[in-house]
Amino acid sequence: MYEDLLLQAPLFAGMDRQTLRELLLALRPQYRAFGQGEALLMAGTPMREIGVLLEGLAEARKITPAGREFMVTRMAPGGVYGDVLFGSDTKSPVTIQALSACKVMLLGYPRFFSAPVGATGGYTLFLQNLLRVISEKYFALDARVDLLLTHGLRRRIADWLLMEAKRQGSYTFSLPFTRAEMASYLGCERSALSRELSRMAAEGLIETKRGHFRLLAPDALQENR
Amino acid sequence: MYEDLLLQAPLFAGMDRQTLRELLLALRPQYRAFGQGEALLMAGTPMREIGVLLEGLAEARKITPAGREFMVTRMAPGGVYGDVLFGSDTKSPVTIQALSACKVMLLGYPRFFSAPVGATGGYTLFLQNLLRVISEKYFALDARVDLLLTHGLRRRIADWLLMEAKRQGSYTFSLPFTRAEMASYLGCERSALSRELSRMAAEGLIETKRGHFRLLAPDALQENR
DNA sequence: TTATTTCTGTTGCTCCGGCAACAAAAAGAG
DNA sequence: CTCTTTTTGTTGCCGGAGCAACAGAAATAA
Repeated sequence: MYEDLLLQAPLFAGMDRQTLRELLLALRPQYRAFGQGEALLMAGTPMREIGVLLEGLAEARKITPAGREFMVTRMAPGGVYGDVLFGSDTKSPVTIQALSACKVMLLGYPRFFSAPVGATGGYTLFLQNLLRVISEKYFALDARVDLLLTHGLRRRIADWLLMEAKRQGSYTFSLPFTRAEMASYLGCERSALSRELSRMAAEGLIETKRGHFRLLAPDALQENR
Repeated sequence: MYEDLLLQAPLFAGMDRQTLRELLLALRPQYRAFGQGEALLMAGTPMREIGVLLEGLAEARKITPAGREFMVTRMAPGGVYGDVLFGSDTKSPVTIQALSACKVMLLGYPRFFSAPVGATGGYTLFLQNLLRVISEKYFALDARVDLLLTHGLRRRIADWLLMEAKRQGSYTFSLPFTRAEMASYLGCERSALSRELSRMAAEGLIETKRGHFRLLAPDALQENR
């Protein structure tokens, strides 16, 4: 079960059904269910396996040493967690909480590195995919650092909007976040974000309503840097 | 050659000499030399291999879309680069430049995932180490994001100093960076950093001279949050 | 529907920190 | 050694953005 989902998931991308089956046989996954609000992974816990979300929505949240709590990522079925963690003995800096009832597949750490004899093809692809997944998370963080280093709220917001437009392949796009969440991602004050977005709208650079954005003058936004 | 160095390097940690030899035989590394100032890796280039620095010092630099250039990491022999990159088809966001004449070992991408038959023990350990190296880079970035999200220059600096003290295991420590580089890491103005450090020194919280720091009242620094 | 809660926009006050400019100190070159 | 370059500390100015408070809009619950 869940084969169709997994074949689409980044960890198993590029596999055919037969390969996936063999691989899963070799990896011997465990399955677990979590009720709404339960923690798939608690901050401060080490992780000895990789989790793949099969059903439900989950959210990674982080509490800074200063005590502020904010959201890191949201995960839909197919999403992977614990991947960065499991290689090191680091404890998780985030708590992952089920926004709705969740089912997950856990791939135990020890089996990862002992190349299973029967499933070498899928195993190779799996490792490649794993590396790719981790890389993507790394570059996502890296892009965020770039944003945070960008001085001037105007430019920061502009860069961010342009990035999102590029990522979604359209100057009209939506984001599943509240203003407060956007602000915390951008490292600014919610009111400041609203203020600046309003200004940009007033100048005819963008249109925005809640999570919906339309970039009217992308070139002008570029210039602002 | 370089066996002693490699046995200490994070990628080959935990191996015995014999295992390392077998592994290297299987991975068929290439060796290259770079003169001072040459680029080991140009920004915008994809990477199809992992590089291990054998001799010399190198520095990773990044140019933000806004045009500002700043340092990302410095590497000593044993350091690894291209590791995050090689899994994805992403192009490098950084340029790595030889600060002095360098020699590197390049481990070609294709050989990574075809588990060599003769060297399975070392191969397993190698993959684990690779994951660990990547994880560490990820968490380093993550910690930096935390810093950048910390509002109030005072707290940001305090957190940073405490992190460094912890990392180096002493309240007296040194950093091989100029004030300008520290400032760009912290995402603030050099003058602002100097100003704040001066204040903290005046209040008896720290002593500092150039790259040397001594935290006199770590608990007070903690409180400042 | 109505009631309640969350989300969003707005605005004034205040001040932190960016910017610029300069002098002293240290490092490096010749 | 002297001369030059880089690094550092310092200080004044002022603008951007944090903070707080409130009202209207939208979503959710009952």
